[in-house]
Amino acid sequence: MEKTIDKEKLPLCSGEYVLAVKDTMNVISGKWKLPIIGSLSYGVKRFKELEREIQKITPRMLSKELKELELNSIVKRTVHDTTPVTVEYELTPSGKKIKRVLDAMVAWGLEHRENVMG
Amino acid sequence: MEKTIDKEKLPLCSGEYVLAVKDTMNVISGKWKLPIIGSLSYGVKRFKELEREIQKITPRMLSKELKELELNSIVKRTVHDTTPVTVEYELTPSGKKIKRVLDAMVAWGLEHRENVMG
DNA sequence: CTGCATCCGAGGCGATACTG
DNA sequence: CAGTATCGCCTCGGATGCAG
Repeated sequence: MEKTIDKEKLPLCSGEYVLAVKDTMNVISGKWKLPIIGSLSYGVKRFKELEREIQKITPRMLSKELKELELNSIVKRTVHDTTPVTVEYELTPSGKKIKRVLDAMVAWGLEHRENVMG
Repeated sequence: MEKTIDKEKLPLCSGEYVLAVKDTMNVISGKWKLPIIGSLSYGVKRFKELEREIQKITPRMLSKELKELELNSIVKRTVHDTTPVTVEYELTPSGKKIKRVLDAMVAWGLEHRENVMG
């Protein structure tokens, strides 16, 4: 929690709310977080599967983003002691619930596009 | 609409939804968009008022962000022909409705924090 | 007051090659 | 398979100064 985003107060309302928004932004901002969450929303995936499904992502970025998502308790990583090792990634309960935020974003985005474009 | 965010497909679902999410992300991402929207959610404001209320923002960034928000039909800019000129900014109807997205973010953020911290 | 022009550093992200 | 290491670009955002 709290990484690049600073701690200045947004003049929105009470500090708790501002923190909550920042937490959420932290989880969904960046180029690859949402694609990864989206892919994992379909079920457990291995590293290579994610790399294949999320077009154009490099192992470096996939690794980095998964690590951050794990730190923030959005993704759970499981190592299976096979040969060679296999690693599975899945959304935590919290990770799954973020879909509600995405739904709100879709709803607003569609409505806004209609308002603007006519 | 559509600026720095590229047009790759997220493997979330249909293309419309993905576009809608990108539109929304475009409006709320960056360091100052949310603070500005938050401040304007309390009513019409002038440039200098915004600069005072949003701590640490520079005129350069305020100007830049307001311009983008205006381009995306989130903010309406009104010039009053006084001396010296005064300029007022306010949220468009669409801009006001984005509060629903923020609400979803607050709800998830609080719940997530509770889950994680215990 | 309301901005725009310029310069600059930090960090996000991509490309490529390599390891256990 | 599941990552790591290194390099380098490029955009975001801060600082400062100037203009209408």
